[in-house]
Amino acid sequence: MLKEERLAYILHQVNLHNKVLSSHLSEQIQVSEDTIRRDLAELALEGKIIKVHGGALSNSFHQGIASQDVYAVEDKKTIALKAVQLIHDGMFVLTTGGTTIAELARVLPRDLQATFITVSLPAAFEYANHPNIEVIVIGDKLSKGSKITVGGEAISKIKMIKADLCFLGNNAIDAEDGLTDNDWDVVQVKRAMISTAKKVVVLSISEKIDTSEQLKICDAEEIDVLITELPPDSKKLQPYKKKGIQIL
Amino acid sequence: MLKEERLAYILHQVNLHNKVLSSHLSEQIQVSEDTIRRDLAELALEGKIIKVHGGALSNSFHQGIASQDVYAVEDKKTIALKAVQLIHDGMFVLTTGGTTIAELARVLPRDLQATFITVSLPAAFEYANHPNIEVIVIGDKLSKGSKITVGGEAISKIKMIKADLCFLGNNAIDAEDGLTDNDWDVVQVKRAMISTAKKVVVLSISEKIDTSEQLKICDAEEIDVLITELPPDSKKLQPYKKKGIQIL
DNA sequence: TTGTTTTCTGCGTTTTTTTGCAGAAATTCA
DNA sequence: TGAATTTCTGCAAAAAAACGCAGAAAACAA
Repeated sequence: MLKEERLAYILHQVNLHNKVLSSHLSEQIQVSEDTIRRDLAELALEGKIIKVHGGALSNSFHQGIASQDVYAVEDKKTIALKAVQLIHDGMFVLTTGGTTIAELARVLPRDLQATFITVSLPAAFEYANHPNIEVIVIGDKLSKGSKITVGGEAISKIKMIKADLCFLGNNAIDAEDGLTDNDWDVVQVKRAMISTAKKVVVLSISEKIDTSEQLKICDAEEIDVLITELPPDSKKLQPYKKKGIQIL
Repeated sequence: MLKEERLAYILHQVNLHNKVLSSHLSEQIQVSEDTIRRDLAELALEGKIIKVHGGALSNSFHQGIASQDVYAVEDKKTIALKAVQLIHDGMFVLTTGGTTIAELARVLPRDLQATFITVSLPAAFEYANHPNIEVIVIGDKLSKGSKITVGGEAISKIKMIKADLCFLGNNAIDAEDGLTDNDWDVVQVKRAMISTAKKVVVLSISEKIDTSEQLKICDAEEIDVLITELPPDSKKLQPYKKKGIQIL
């Protein structure tokens, strides 16, 4: 059995049973416990499982305890303030989830009258704090990690909406590889949003610029606006400007 | 049982019952009291519980939550614990929102495998903490006060589901007037849920027994089970028993 | 292909963690 | 006060993890 096979099998077992014992896996896969331990350590490093003495637990086990510190809040606020300028009264706005989007929700002007449509429960909460904003939640199966709804039902609902704007958060973006992500369901949702929105806006902290993930969402050309915390004339952003993307 | 599992179990027990005895836990988990003590000490060090002679107490006990109505929370926990008994593996469960429902979500056993369908965003969050529970969010316009989705889209989605159970929280209930509420949209959603569920369960603190609101949801006869914090043979509940409602 | 480099895996040894136990000390309660 | 219960302390055994190493396997380059 190849290493990658083994890793996939272990991850599957963890997600299936919420816990695994090193000793048990070692017997099942017929490799030494040392190897299992190294595998578990690797998966834990990638954040896919939680390694504990004697085995490992599923991530969802103590999710509540997971560090909630929002990374790079200041940068995200900078991004959010730029993004807000694109939203005008009467617009229909589609948004994904993620902390950057949550930040956007917080800095919306109080007198803005618009309709926000989202698959993200945390974002919906934030939008609900604004008296003049109408919030539409897209329903479907709830993805526990990201707290967004995913699935065919959600996608067909999204496609029925003609949105003026679409804000995509939490991305890996690269001029050549385009927009990418690492969660199958999330990719489907984002694709649906892009296909139905008049203007696609990507919010990304500079750290994620020029990075790629496994799953492709769309080409760089399909993005209309890219917002980072960097100044628009920053050198790092020029490849994207060349692709015809507006930089804010 | 892994140590981390044990810690999670203990923490769950503490939050559930607000107190635990070392001796009791030792017997339940089948480890020595010494081990329990060390576990409790560890959890206390992390600030998750309060260690006392003979066992431990919940954090929320000592942290002086004067603003919150601790009394009602206790009642709601009592109700939730009764309600949990109705849920079995493989069931499809519809729920509304409200604090009693949220409490129900918190006391669900970790190994329960069921599908919860809800219009309530806070409830969805709580369900999402349970690894074995599938959460379906019903989408539509978000009602800002109650953080539940309402509207025709939501209602037609609800009606497409054949649920085994339906839990209704936050009610005014009266033997003659039946179940009533004061929010038009919420009433529509509850009606839809009642019409599609095999068994309708009303969760209500005794304070709301024998009270009525302006808008009627359904007659008392349509309710299958009524759960309050009172003992089932309480005098206050007899009129409902006469209507054919099972009292828990 | 062949040779080189890198990665992977298992094994023996050492170190750490976990757990239960016994006896002393502390706490509780009547 | 005094008896029962609980906690603390050190200790020992068992289990798991970490470490270094060497051979095997895989990837890479010429």
